[in-house]
Amino acid sequence: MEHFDDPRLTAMGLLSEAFSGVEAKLAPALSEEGLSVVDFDALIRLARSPGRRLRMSDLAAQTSLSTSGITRVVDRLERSGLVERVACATDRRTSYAAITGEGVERLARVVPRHLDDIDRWFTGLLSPEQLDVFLAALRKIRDAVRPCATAGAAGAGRTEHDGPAESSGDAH
Amino acid sequence: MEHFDDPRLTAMGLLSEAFSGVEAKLAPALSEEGLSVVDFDALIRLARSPGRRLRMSDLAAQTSLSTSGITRVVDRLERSGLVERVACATDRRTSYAAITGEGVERLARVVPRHLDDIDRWFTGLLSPEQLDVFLAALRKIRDAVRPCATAGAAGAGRTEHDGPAESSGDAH
DNA sequence: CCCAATTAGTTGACACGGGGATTATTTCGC
DNA sequence: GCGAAATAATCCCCGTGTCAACTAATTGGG
Repeated sequence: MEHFDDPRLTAMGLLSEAFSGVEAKLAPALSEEGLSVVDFDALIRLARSPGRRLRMSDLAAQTSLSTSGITRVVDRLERSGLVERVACATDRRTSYAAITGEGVERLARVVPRHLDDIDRWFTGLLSPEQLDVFLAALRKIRDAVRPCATAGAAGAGRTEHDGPAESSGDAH
Repeated sequence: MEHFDDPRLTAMGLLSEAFSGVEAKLAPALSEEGLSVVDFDALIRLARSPGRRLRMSDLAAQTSLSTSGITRVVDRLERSGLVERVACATDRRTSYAAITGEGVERLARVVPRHLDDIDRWFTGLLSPEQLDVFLAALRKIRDAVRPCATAGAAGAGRTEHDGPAESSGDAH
């Protein structure tokens, strides 16, 4: 008599299980290089940003952490020497988080295995056509649900295309 | 010159952003009824389980929390009167978490709005065909990545079909 | 039978992240 | 220009979840 088995619940459960499951598969490889999933996410977003740096708030928006959360993440990464804070010349309130050379090296060391893992546990499981539809769907959802996850990626000259900075946000 | 913009990274970023974004959209409605996302997940899995109860470890496996994590969740839910611990007659080590009448009522009060939200921010954004492919892909990934998220759902008489208990796990 | 190994659940210490208050700086209305 | 409002980042407090250690109960090999 209860309606606790609605297909929408099933869909949501599937999404949640798939995501957290994949993430759990990816974590160990990162962890071996001393990075958490969050660390990696922050680092790679910095590495792909113009000037290899982002304002704290923009990094927060991109990683969907709170600004206080990102303060702590950058604290840790700075302590490890992978990131440094850089003062902004024109606005003394803001500081940039900039990935260091060491940070880039660390990324370079982790990425190959990480890509491999993503392929093994996610993209490689789907046929190319299936993957296309899947990603289009994700993009549709992402755009609906995170209108402003793009902070800091834009700036002069950014055009409307699916370029390198895609996952850190399309211009909108 | 750096390869930090691989399509696999993009795909993973998309998955992560979409999921966490959707979850963020769902949380407020649950929160209004005093439930966190985790609380809701635990309650609904109990509600759909045979006898409306699960062993602590099985609930942990289904929710992908650690057993110690589930201890605390059930502590909270029990304090709120939505769940109760029931001793197992045949094995004095195990205890069941059983959803109470009050718990079911609470669920019933939240679910309609919750389903609405899922539809608004997820399933409703996709065309029926797109949704089909999307869910099939999720299922494929989920099965690869969480071979044993099924604990407690099986038992005698469960057949291989996409029935009500789907998201809490297929027999495998 | 009985002791070692396994299994279920809880507990303590800790790391992590969110929310709100706080400080410093900038912007804007007037 | 100046004071009020907005914005950037940080800090404190707290809830949440993990890992490791622990307790209790069960199972299995000799």
